[in-house]
Amino acid sequence: MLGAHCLAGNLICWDEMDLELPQLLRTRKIQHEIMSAYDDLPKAYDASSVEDAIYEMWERSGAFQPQGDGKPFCVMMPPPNVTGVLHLGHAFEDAIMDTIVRFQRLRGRKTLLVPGTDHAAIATQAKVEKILMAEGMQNPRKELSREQLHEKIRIFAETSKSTILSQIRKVGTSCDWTRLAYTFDDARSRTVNELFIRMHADGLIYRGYRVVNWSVKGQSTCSDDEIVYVERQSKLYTFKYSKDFPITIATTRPETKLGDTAVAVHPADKRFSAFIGKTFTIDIGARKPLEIKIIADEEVDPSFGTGALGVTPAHSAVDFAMYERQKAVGDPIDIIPVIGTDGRMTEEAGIAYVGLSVEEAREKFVGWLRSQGLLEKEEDIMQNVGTSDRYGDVIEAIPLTQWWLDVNKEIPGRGKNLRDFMREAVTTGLDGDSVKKVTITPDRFTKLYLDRVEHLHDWCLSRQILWGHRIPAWYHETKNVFKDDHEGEKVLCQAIIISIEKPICKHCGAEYIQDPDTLDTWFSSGSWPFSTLGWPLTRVLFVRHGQAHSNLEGFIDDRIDNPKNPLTDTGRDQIVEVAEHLVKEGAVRIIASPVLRTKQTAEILAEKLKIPLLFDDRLREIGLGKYDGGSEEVFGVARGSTKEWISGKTVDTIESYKNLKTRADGFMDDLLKRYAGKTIIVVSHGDVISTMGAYGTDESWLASYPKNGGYLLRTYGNDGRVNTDLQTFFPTTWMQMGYEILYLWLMRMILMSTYALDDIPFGDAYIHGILRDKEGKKFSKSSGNGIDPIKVIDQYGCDALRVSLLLGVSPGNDSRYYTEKTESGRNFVNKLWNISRFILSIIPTEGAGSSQGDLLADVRSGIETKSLADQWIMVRIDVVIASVTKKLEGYEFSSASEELRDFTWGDLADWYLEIAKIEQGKEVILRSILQTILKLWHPFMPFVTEHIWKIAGFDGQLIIAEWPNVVAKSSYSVAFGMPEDTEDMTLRSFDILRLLITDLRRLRAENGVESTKQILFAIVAPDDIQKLLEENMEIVKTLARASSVKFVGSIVDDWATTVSGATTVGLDLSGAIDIKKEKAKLSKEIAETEEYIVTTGLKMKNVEFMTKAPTRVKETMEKKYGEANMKLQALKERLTKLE
RNA sequence: GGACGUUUAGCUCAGUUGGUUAGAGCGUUCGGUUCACAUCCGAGAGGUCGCAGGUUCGAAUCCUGCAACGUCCACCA
Repeated sequence: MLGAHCLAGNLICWDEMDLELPQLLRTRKIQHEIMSAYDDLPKAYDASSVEDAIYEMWERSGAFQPQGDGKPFCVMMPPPNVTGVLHLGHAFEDAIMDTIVRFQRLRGRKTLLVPGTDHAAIATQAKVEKILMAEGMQNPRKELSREQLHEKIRIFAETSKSTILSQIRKVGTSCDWTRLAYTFDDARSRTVNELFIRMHADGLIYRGYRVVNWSVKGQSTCSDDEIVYVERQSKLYTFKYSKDFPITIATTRPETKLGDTAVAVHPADKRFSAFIGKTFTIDIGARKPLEIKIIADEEVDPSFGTGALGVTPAHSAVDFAMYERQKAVGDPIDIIPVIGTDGRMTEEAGIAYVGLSVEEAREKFVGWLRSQGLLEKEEDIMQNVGTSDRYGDVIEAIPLTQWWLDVNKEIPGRGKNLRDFMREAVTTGLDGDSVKKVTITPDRFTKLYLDRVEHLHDWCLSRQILWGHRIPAWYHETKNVFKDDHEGEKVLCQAIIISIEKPICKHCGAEYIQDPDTLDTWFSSGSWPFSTLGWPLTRVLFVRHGQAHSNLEGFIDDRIDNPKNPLTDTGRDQIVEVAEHLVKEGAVRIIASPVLRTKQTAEILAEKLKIPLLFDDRLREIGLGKYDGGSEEVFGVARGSTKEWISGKTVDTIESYKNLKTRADGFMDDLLKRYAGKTIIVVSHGDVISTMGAYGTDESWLASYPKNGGYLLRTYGNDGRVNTDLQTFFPTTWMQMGYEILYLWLMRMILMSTYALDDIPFGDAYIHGILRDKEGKKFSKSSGNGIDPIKVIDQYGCDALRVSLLLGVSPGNDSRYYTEKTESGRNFVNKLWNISRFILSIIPTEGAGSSQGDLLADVRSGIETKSLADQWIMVRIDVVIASVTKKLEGYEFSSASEELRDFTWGDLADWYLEIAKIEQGKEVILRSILQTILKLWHPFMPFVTEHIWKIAGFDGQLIIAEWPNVVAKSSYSVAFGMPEDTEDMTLRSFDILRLLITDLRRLRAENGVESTKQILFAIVAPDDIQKLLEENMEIVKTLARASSVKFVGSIVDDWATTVSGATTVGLDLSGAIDIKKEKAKLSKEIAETEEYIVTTGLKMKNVEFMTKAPTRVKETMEKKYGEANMKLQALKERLTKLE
């Protein structure tokens, strides 16, 4: 198998985990031999040749599944809509999410990232209809049956889904595929139905006739959040209904005036007070003359327009509210719909208007007003018009009967309404419990969220599209029928029943028809944080019957009514006792095997617990065949061991395991479907319970076998499997989303979770900005600026894309994407590759395969470090570990990766590795550094790091390695037995060295000395610095390319110089120096330094500064001040010498 | 009409309790066939942190006002 995955050049063998030990050892040996030839590693890292294999390895090894006993860290992937393929915005989200998740996994948290997709109801249906229409259909909803159209959409969605899922893999997202979810699968349906039923039972969901947002094009309602407001030029018409009507009104929608039933004025407006309460009959062409009542309403703004408002309850949400207020005070006005769902005028609008579009009707009506001399004014105004976000047409206000969620109604038993929950969740914490608080990052969105909560209206849940969760409501005509057994007494059939299954009318033969509408897509996305974890949980208590005579006497019995085999007295006592335990479980039903002993058991329970009892044949005792009535012992021998029986070896006339399992599973399927979210008691026999108990899990569960009168509790999730996820992972830890869906999604998730589970959906909500193109435009199909993330990955590699997306972003702010960023990311990935290549060429290859554990810890605890550079890099890496850890904990991706890059490229590659070419014996340190930076980089660049990890021969998989320990600042010096401030001293000393080398390099660059030429430097330095330089002379000479460096008292006049601190460096140009230029340079530097000294000196003399500034600031300033003074002195000395 | 965001080097952006002489990437200039890397190495240039006030020993950072750009919200018919 080696060859199959041994990818040319990028040596790696993934198949180890499948190999037996001898094979493994052999493979390792070959692998090791190949890897010894590090020179063969290609100069450039080739991402495309390894990424897929690495992902496959991770997935197959189970690394994506939660592991260990760490504190759970759970993230739900925001499910992409199955309306198409992933775009860069998704890749951006995945990068953020996966970085966090990988970091936490390395830190040892029990980490779970659940992948999933969203059926995106209206968006998907709109998309498919558009495609069908492009293919020539006029009206897909008419030309296809409901089933046919549904199937077309389903196929589209499935195709899109599978593309999306493969893309999620491509971007390296480390999610647990065994928990894959879809907002429209069976499990999520159970969640949705359960929520709907509970909310309805609590009176929060109601059916009401109200003005809704209606898209004519989409032929469906939509919620307030699905409206996009567009500013448009329109006309404000001022007119009177008739010559003798006393009040002039203004409107932008004259055609709706055909449905006016009132004129509203402000109660305090004296101009109109005389008319309030009066009714005028006018004829403006509607089907019937209109009865216009003058009403007073606080909402009317007396200063706007004419100060009077024509009220059209049917076609304006504001007016509808007035209509309701009038009704509430017992002074009702009429409601007349004049626009239909087809966007055309109704019969109520009158013979002249019926069938016209609103635009046509408007023109006609305005024409009529004009001809009658009723139109007083016509002015242009700018107006916000609501349009459908999916269909793009203007949203009409139309009164319809729909399903609503009441956000203001007090929830029974909770003392609060949904808005209270939503508010508390982000402020005090739910019910004042600060643990149940959602922290929104950045914080400013909390304010926006709260503002929105205050303005929240009831949520219209029903949609007239077919792609979505069907509303679990059933209707049939209400009619009076004669009751069967009470001659002459009439009963009313129930018109509406909320139920998942089709109900049967108790009174008549008429069928119930399910509501054709579907639920708003956000109803299912709102429950995502817990629908993915299995809610609602169904608890099943499997009770084994009490002791029967057969148990006592040792015979077996599968007959239903064997009079010789009732419960014994002991058996009855057992059940009475178990009933006492079960009473607190809150079971709603008992389902039992009809066999006498279980029947009796169940009857005792039903009586004690006062809950209904049903029987189900599938719970009957295992079929005993010819052994029925015989001895238990004989049967046992005939059946053989449980294992044999399960494997199907048992023959004879005994019921097979397969058969038993089929009926047990069938029973459980039905139970979980019908009683989702409830607690049910199932009374049956030993083997049957054992088989059912294994439902939704593996067969090892078959071992569970309660004694007579004993019971077994199993908790099942919405997917019908034994569930512990909800308890372990809810509330989830972290959630992210773009700010554009803050209202749509965040609010609804909080609403649903607080309602259903009395808890927050997640602790942290991280809000990110929108990814834009180079010009700052949103990526969209219509502007044709879309970039396929997969193409980018193919070209540059996934790691390159990920870092380029994360660098330079900050929470809540938009960021721009352009390929140069990814190029730069690719360059860095390659840099890391080459750093590794270099280190691997130095460290002894024999040790590569046997690297054990945390190498950094080894170095920390006891290596004899020799050089300044060694000490410096170890101090630096500790600082970087601490800082990167802290930043990632605070979700500062950009800053963390920037710091890491600076360390890796700057400190490590440019300095330490260059020094490693000069100084010897760095194998141990280099290996530990390589291991550490691979860990630190892994969250950002998972593939290349894992790949190098393997090549370097580090233990196991990097993805589940251990994050480097953050050590206290002094631990390093302690390890070396040095004074506490060793770190600072080390950093400072190395900085001096580094600065000097840079000075030397600059000096030669400025003076045009070829970089290859070995030259002579002279240095004037204080003793301590001279000592430092002498100790590191090889480094100075090599890195500055000096043939020799000598220490002198002063520099020869005609040498070029540069001054830093107290040190002056001279370069022998053999008299070829421009004295004038040199003097000018010195003067300029003197001026700058003097200015600094003056301002800083003033600051330091300032009493207030000295008393108020923190010591840290003062110390730094004093140090700098001293250095500047030394520098100034050296500069002046040099200048005097030249003069 | 409200609210929020942005304004820092030529471009794209970091800059988390106010504290060294403000940073990065890209671009740009100069010099490099250094045996890990030209997807590279070395050295530079480039900013009065949108404007005007204020608070403070000290402001890119806090406050006030203004401007430009952007986004969201609102039932002004």
